[in-house]
Amino acid sequence: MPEPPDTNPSFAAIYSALRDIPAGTVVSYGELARLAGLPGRARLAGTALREARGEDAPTWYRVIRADGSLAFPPGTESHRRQRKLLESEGVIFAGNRVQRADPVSENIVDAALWGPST
DNA sequence: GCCCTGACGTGAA
DNA sequence: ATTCACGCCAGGG
Repeated sequence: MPEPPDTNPSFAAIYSALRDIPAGTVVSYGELARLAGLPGRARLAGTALREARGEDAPTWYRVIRADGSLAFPPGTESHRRQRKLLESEGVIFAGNRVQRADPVSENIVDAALWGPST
């Protein structure tokens, strides 16, 4: 019997942190890793989501790159799927990037938050 | 065990 | 805004 990926404590921590991300909120891989108690291990967060089963990371789509772009290349099926899921939760896109809440900008919705805490 | 790849991030050129 | 070089470390061959 092969063991599931979440037998690794690090992976489990990442999945757990991911479940704490509220709907309509996006975090970067680095943020997710930091929330999981693994600062500097952004890449590990990516690996965890890559290896994740649907049950481990039901909200995988709320994780994006630090620069606001999606990990999947634009035009791919995965990219479109993730974008659609995010937009259905109120996340605003500007081109291929997630638009952050901007104080000086116009009527931007407050649904596009990044890090839950500071 | 060695080597390369990679759902990443940051700083410099 | 874009490209490059590094640092990081788990997986797969």
